[in-house]
Amino acid sequence: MQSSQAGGPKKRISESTIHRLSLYYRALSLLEKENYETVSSKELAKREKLTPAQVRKDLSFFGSFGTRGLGYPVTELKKRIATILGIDRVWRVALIGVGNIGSALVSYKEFAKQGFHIVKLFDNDQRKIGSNHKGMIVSDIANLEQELTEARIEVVVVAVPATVAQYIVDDVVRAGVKAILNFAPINLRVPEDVYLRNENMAMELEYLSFAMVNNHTPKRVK
Amino acid sequence: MQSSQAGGPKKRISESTIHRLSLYYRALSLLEKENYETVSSKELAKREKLTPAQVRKDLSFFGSFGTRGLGYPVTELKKRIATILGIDRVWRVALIGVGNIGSALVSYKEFAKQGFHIVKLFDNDQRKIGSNHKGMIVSDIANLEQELTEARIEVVVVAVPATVAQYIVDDVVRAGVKAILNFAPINLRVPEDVYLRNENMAMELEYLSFAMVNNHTPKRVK
DNA sequence: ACTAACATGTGAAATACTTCACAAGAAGTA
DNA sequence: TACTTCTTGTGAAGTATTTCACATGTTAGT
Ligand SMILES: NC(=O)c1ccc[n+]([C@@H]2O[C@H](COP(=O)([O-])OP(=O)(O)OC[C@H]3O[C@@H](n4cnc5c(N)ncnc54)[C@H](O)[C@@H]3O)[C@@H](O)[C@H]2O)c1
Ligand SMILES: NC(=O)c1ccc[n+]([C@@H]2O[C@H](COP(=O)([O-])OP(=O)(O)OC[C@H]3O[C@@H](n4cnc5c(N)ncnc54)[C@H](O)[C@@H]3O)[C@@H](O)[C@H]2O)c1
Repeated sequence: MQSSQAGGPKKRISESTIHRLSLYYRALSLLEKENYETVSSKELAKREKLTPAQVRKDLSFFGSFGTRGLGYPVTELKKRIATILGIDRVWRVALIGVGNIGSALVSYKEFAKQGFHIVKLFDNDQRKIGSNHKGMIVSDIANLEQELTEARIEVVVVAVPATVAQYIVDDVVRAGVKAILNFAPINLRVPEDVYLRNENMAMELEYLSFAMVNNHTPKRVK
Repeated sequence: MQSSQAGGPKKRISESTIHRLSLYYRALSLLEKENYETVSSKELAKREKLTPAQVRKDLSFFGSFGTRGLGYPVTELKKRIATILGIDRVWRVALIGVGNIGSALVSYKEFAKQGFHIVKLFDNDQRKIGSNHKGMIVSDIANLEQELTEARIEVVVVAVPATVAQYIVDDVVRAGVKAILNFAPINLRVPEDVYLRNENMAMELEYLSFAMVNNHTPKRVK
């Protein structure tokens, strides 16, 4: 019995909760492989270094999926979370910038497994345009807006140098794309209705550095 | 006048604050290039989509670096943050797994600019061992523990398949390394005194997907 | 020297998020 | 059926984080 309504849950869901859903999803995928039929919030928590209460609270925002005394049905819960996260469908993704990181992403099979299908590649380098990457031909960035629209792209991954990222994103926005994952270390401006996430590796390294220098006590739950 | 003591600040600093320091650092680097001498919390906030109060509060945990009526001295503050984050020095980094993502990271110059010098590469693929990547010879993972110690490695980046990541990390921990950045989509077990951060790209994509499906209202500060 | 405009640094208030703690349901046993 | 054990789902309590709001200090203009 799902207590959330069609069109999304009633109350604002925190970003942390959404991120943890990703963790639960991953854990459930593993549990499924290990032939677990059910799993308790305790076990799920242990596997992702969280507290059982946190797990139950997170899930409770979206409905009640478990059985008292027994736990959650693994396969069923995994499906539910996939639906909540919107990864029970295919998202058409375009990757812009087929360089070092871009090429790595194209070869990454996990994305497709989660429904993110890279179906278009763009670059401005004449040597790369027209070349074949994993069965895809690299398109010229010159026709970006039109090609994004024609290919019905829903998600764009930006893997170009920071200096040109904003111009490209402006085009992407003009093409009506509402979701962007950005790898360039720069804060991009997008309209209110466009979702933008940044993948900032320096940030994580700097956290490690800070922690070592300051003997930081991380919040180790459980 | 720094109100924090040697050995780290008095009160626990939140992870979010540390992450925002990374943002401030990046913004200040840009401001420096644009020849700004000082910057207000307002301007800094605008550039990183935060609130001025947040900026001031974050900085105030570490001291008072600004001048009323004027703002913060750009170059000076940048240096201070570098010291706080521990990136005013060189960190000796080893990269394990010279595959798609690993190769991309080796070529990434930004890391070195922030003090993270990749000085060792490891793999278990005979075709890769001994080969040259950006002037470095790929070492055999077989001697991992010993070589990490000999090379005085302080940070390890894990870019191997998820299936082998735990074994490798166990070795890394045995070698006395206290900081690990992991790209494998798996929850690694490390002792309490080892700092571990995960780079989880699926999580960000899944957030985008969730947001689109649920019309999520992100916390857009300011 | 006075005034107006700015902008920091910080307690206190407001929000947001996490954890507690327990009523209540389910399953197994006898 | 009665009893024990397990575990969910959730208000309420407890923490943590963010934002407010203002006293205090600085600069610049006249
Ligand atoms: N390499 C990494 O490990 C890494 C890690 C984190 C972030 N990043 C960021 O990701 C981005 C790409 O990094 P990279 O190492 O892959 O660089 P890269 O130079 O290897 O790749 C950039 C690609 O973008 C293309 N490009 C440049 N200008 C373009 C334009 N105007 N239109 C279309 N394509 C254009 C280039 O031809 C190239 O193929 C950078 O912003 C970098 O800071 C890289
Ligand atoms: N490619 C991506 O864009 C991407 C994105 C996010 C996360 N990841 C994760 O990063 C990791 C690496 O991904 P990839 O795409 O680079 O894979 P890859 O197969 O290209 O590279 C893996 C490398 O690890 C080496 N390796 C395998 N077993 C090893 C062992 N026991 N000891 C030492 N080296 C070993 C392989 O020889 C190879 O060079 C994976 O866990 C993947 O899930 C990759």
